[in-house]
Amino acid sequence: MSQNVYEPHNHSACVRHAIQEAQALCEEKGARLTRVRLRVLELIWQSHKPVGAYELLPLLAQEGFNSAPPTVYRALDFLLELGLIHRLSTINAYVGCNRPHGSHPVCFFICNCCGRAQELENDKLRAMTRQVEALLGVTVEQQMTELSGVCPACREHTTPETSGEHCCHDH
Amino acid sequence: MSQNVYEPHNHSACVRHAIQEAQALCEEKGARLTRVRLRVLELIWQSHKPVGAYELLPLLAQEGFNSAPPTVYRALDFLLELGLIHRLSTINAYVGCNRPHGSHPVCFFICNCCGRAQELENDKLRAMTRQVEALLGVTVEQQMTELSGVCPACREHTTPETSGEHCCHDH
DNA sequence: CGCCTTAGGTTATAATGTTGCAATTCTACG
DNA sequence: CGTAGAATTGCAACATTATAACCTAAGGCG
Repeated sequence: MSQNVYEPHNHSACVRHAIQEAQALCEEKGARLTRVRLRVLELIWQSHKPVGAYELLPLLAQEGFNSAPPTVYRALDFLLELGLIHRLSTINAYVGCNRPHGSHPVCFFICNCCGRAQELENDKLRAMTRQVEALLGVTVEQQMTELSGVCPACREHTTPETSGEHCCHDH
Repeated sequence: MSQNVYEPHNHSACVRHAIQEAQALCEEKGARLTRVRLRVLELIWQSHKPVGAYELLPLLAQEGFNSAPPTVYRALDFLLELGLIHRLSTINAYVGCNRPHGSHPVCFFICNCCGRAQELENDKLRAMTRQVEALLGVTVEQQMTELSGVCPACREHTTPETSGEHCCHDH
């Protein structure tokens, strides 16, 4: 884990780092990080809260980009393919990847309260994959684990009287 | 793992067992396993290949049931709530649960070729959850792991010349 | 029965994701 | 340069998945 999104941190450094990594990766792979693609990546990185494809449309429109679904989905597909973002299928939303180097088993914790998602590197996950492969005789090509619950920040801010309400951070 | 869906097995015994378990569970919880709900459960259990909500509509219609989306989704919600089925969010499909006793961490392997899904009990999964909770200080409430790749049956039936094609089992 | 709760019928609509094709832009190569 | 081919984008329509709202029917229970 390179950082903990539930703790205060210098978020603009997060974004800057992500963009630099993306540019380097594209350079390396000869992929074109066009204006729309870059902007979509930036928008996704604006917070650690995964963002839906249709939330991006009006944001792009504001900036004069074409704003029909295919535009966004094509950008998302490009970024997914390079591993610059991940898709969280339990919530149909997209979030930046903080270690975009090749395909890797993906594990996220998603806070049901603030919505922020933390990507995790987990050795148990790899062990599990190997165990499944051995047990079933299968070949695993893709894998995604999505945990959800309450993050420390939300548990702290959720006093008994506000229990059940949303505490809407958006960092 | 109570069985391996990729190996030949007595599938009608699978179904019979699932239905009996469902009836017992509903009895125990005072839940009403109505005709639509029972039929949806049976249809889902007809194969180990997860089925989409909209695939169920025409099947129900054939049998004289009302066949509008809410009918199916209400039945699915009921079955999900009792843990009689699981939703595989990476493929938007529903599949029977072979151990419907309370909420449990869910882990599936889905074959990209034949589509059949195998539910797995995995101790590494529980270890991972505990590790994540300790590492982030979070409380995990739900979790889903979806692996995908090629099952042994499909690898075997996929000779070099048919490579890349589908091998469409539907057991 | 008569009341209440739960389940189901019906219509419409929301949310998410694709297809197909034309127009444009970029890149490589002569 | 300049042009051919590939990649990207614009655009319109459509497909798939899921939910809302409101009403009717059925079952449980005094």
